[in-house]
Amino acid sequence: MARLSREFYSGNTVETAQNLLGKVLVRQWKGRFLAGRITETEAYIGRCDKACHAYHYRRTARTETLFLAPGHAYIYLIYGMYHCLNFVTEPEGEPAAVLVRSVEPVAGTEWMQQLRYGEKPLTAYRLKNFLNGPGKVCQGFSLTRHENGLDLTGDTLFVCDGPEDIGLPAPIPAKERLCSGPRIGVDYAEEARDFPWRFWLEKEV
DNA sequence: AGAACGATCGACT
DNA sequence: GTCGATCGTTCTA
Repeated sequence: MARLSREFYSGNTVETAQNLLGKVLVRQWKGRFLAGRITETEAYIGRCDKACHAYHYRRTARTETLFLAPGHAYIYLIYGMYHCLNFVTEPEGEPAAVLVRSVEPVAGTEWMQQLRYGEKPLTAYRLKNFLNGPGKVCQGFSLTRHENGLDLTGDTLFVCDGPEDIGLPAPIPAKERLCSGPRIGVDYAEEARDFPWRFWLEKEV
């Protein structure tokens, strides 16, 4: 199964965050594929970024994952009830990662809906807000800190170029524009709050 | 041991 | 737009 290699994750984090847009996140779960197209990301770089958990190479039990080789999953609990999925980037020892903020469903949609909403009815509001947030992505893909440290070159969680790579029809290409702006929820991070390290795809009119 | 806080979400006004 | 939920992580002592 074609998937992005460790080299893909090993370079500059800001570039990798942009390169991940449009790629497909795949999770093998209970013998099924859950998949979604990545549409929003953020870059975090320990070397120079006060918003990064591993700012200035800070090592704690939690940030150990960020010091792994590129191409591992960094998943942590936030606000006591949600999780955030990141991909470790840069050469090993440079703590940095790309946060996955939003995806569009590609495969396993009904299972992801079950994981998100259980038996609650699918309203228009819920469909519109299905996987458009980091906590929602983790809920829909059944990712918790139990999956922290997973190797993205393995079989259970990985990223590929497109739906074709998991045996699905190629999508009809849509006109989309790459946008960037400040990251969400990092107002405490002094000068780093303004870094334009959030990237997303926007449909062209 | 205790306190403060957070890379969020959904309910509600 | 506001606000509470909820608990692991981190820091202070």
